[in-house]
Amino acid sequence: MKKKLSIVDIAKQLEISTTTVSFILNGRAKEKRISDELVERVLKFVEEVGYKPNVLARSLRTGKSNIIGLLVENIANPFFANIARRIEENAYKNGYKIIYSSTENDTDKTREILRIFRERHVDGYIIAPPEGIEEELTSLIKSGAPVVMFDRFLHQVAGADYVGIDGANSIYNGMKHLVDRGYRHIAFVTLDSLQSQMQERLQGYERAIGEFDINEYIKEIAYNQAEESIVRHITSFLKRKKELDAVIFATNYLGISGLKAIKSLELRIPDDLGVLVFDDHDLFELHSPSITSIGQPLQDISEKVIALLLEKLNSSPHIREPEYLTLSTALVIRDSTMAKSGSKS
Amino acid sequence: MKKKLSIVDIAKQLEISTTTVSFILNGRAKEKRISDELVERVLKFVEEVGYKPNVLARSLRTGKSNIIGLLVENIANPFFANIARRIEENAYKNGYKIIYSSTENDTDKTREILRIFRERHVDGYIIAPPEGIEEELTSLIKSGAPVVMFDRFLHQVAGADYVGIDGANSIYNGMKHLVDRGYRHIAFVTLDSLQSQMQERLQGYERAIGEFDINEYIKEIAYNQAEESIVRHITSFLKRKKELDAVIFATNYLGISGLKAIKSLELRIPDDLGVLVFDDHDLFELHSPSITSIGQPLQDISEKVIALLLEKLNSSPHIREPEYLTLSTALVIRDSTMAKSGSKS
DNA sequence: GTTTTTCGCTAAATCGTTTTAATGACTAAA
DNA sequence: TTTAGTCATTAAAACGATTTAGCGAAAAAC
Repeated sequence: MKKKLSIVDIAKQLEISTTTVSFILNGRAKEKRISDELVERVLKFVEEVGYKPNVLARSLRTGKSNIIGLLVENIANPFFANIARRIEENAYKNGYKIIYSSTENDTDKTREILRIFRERHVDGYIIAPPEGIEEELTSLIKSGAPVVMFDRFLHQVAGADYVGIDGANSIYNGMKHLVDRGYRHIAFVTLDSLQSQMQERLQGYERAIGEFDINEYIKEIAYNQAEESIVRHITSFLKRKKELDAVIFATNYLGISGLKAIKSLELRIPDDLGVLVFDDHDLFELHSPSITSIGQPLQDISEKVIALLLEKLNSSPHIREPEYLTLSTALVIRDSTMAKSGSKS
Repeated sequence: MKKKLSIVDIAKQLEISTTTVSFILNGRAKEKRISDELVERVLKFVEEVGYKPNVLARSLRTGKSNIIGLLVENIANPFFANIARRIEENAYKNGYKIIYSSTENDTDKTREILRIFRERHVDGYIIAPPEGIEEELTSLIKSGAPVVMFDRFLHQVAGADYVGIDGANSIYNGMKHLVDRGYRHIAFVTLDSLQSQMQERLQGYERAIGEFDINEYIKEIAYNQAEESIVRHITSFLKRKKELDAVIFATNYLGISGLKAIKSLELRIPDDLGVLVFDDHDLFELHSPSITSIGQPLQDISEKVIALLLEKLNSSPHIREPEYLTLSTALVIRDSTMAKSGSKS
């Protein structure tokens, strides 16, 4: 077993000081005017014996870990899994590793995770923050940590960048689409959550309700229930509101639960009920009939998020104004909203 | 900004040595017969000032990082995302954090990730290994690292635990189900992969073919293609083999691509074609008709994996025989295999 | 010919822990 | 009274890097 060599070993073998080796390995040879001849000798030797610096020792000394903490709501949700995958890939290319956790929108759990991440000297944070975590994030930022929020925004947190989508307009456009198709009694099934992205989507719905002068039907589902329970709630809601002719679901999993509810009620889509879901999913494309949905720009979100974070990481002391990016979504029109008027679009 | 206190600060304030503090904090007070009075004084003070040891320094000294490296094929695949989520939750409860990467079944990428994980002094490895990584894993294990493989097995790797499911019998049972339903021309759509789990599933198919004395139709799809390309291949295969009356897809995403192909060909399920997919998915439950699938015991797999790893982590020097766990799956019978014989099961 | 600069490199401190080996004081056995 | 053994604690050496401050020799400036 080859016992890992240290920088001391290297220095000893070459009969020079560890300082010199360190300078050379960190590309500070020019700056420290170390002779080209020596630089080459060291590099060659290091290459030969396959020496790799001990990351822990380095981190201890420098205070940098090259690890990014990623907090998503739930890694098993395809939206977050996709984002995570792309972020990871990108971070990796830039020499950063990702350490992640699912918050489950639970403030206490999130607090705890942040504590642990901080303890591990994570260099930067990417977070889809639950409500109630404002204070911790603010203190994190004050202590100098780069923070990028995505998917939802916390107004009270100053100094964090944000990347999100335009939920209000997305839903508004969805509503417009439904109204154009002749739907009039459109329900909005959402979470009983004050998170900014959910509020925005709700606003989009309400603006449309007002503008098109139609009735409002809102069903708020409590978060963190078992799926069957969500299905039951939606089922009972749909059963109660017989006049409905369309439903918008505000998240992908509400949409999935909603489809289960609709199936159990044996309602026909789109004849009995038009369906539109926020956030796309393989399932919606394949469903019979296929489900109209609002697709988020996953790749774009991921790229922006990691770019913003890297920017901050590479220019630590100089604090720039935080950036708030709002990307737009794409309405993917499918068969589930084809009922009332023209049967072909 | 409160500058983090160190153990030295604690010791100074209490006018005792850092050694004593360290012993007390690590629960070695009894063993080192430190007086109860002092223990209490230290614990109280530490609590009061909210001192947390520096994880990096500790890791540097002890060589343990309390980080587990998780390598999955693709975190955006719901199977792996679900496993990852459960493993993370469990690891977390035991004081371990997860650092993950997607291998994309690419040997080079995996090698690189392993290098980086090793560099970071990851304490243990959980991996769904691609082919060709045997050597690296073996050397990892030789160097004393605990390794647990899951989902697929590498025979040449000695000393790693393994948790998987019984793919051969699962597929065999699926075939039996199809044959019982009256299907005779059953195709098997799989990957052109030598990975053990894919080979097992194939064996299950072939055993059934032999036993039931029916024709064999195998379509192997190359990994790492764009989805549309997979869909095209399956489409052309189905078009070519007009005599087929059922298909088994060997993975969830092959199943999804397959359903897209079937849709584009306007084949009716289950009348024109029975469908069965290995690995369950929300989509299969909701699809019209719903798709019969082979469900893996996600929770059980995750629990076993993390339990085995923790066991190894907590008993480092004494090497036990590796454990190979094979869990069984559940055939979830749905409408996509209801065609030929009895219409109600 | 002295002083100052530049050059090329290094000694030693530091990051914050854990752990080995030892210490002085006291007690019990011989 | 010496010896040996507990007791309660600690000094100091690791772990493996980075970084500050500095040193002696040669070259340049005066």
